[in-house]
Amino acid sequence: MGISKTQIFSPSQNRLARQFKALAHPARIAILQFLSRQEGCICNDIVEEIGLAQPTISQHLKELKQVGLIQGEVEGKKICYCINAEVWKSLQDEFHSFFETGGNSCC
Amino acid sequence: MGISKTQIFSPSQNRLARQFKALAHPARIAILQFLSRQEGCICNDIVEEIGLAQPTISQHLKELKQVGLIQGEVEGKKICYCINAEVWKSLQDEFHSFFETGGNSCC
DNA sequence: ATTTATTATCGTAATATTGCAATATATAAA
DNA sequence: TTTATATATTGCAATATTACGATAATAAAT
Repeated sequence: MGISKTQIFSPSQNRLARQFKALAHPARIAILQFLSRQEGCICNDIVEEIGLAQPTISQHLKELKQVGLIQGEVEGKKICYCINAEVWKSLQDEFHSFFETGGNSCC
Repeated sequence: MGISKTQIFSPSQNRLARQFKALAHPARIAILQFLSRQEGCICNDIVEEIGLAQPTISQHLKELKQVGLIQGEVEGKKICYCINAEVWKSLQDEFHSFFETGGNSCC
């Protein structure tokens, strides 16, 4: 992102930005939509569905994990990635309140 | 962002990601919140409120303009930046439907 | 124990973002 | 017309992101 002067913003502003950033890539949108459709959750299914190299997908999964939107469960040598419904809901709530609170303007 | 293979994703996925990205920086969150509070809309007010250099703010305003979230109206030698309520609402709707449609998972 | 399959990590190239100083542009005021 | 003020643009340094090949790590199967 280049350096970002996080210290001059409120924790809430930084948190919101971080959450939006987690969704700011089409691959991560696609991954979440795929998991939501429940057509598969195994890492390899995701790799095949999205069409990016396995290490790239692994990196995107890591970013989604870092904001808590998904979690991985080991199933033998495979890993099932699942959406964390509570985090999903809490993002939805935070985004909703951001949009509800704002949007007014002068002209 | 580094190169992004936009061509392998759907227009809707790319659009969603682009919209999320517009909000993926605390300065842009702060700008939108400031405009929403209607304490000021003049570019210089924003610069003073946020506490980043004028060229930096100008750049962030440009990004918000590019997704249509704000628009600038010339007032003499000043410029009043206003939130575009329709675009605001349409983002809200798109995000809402993204979260409503998704969030299910296997485990 | 070796092989195979699955996922993660490392290293790196290409590109994008962030931030600012310097400068250009534009408009109003003197 | 000159000056002052407000905003945009340019150029650049520092850092982050995206993508992938190579490789490591893990666990099942042989």
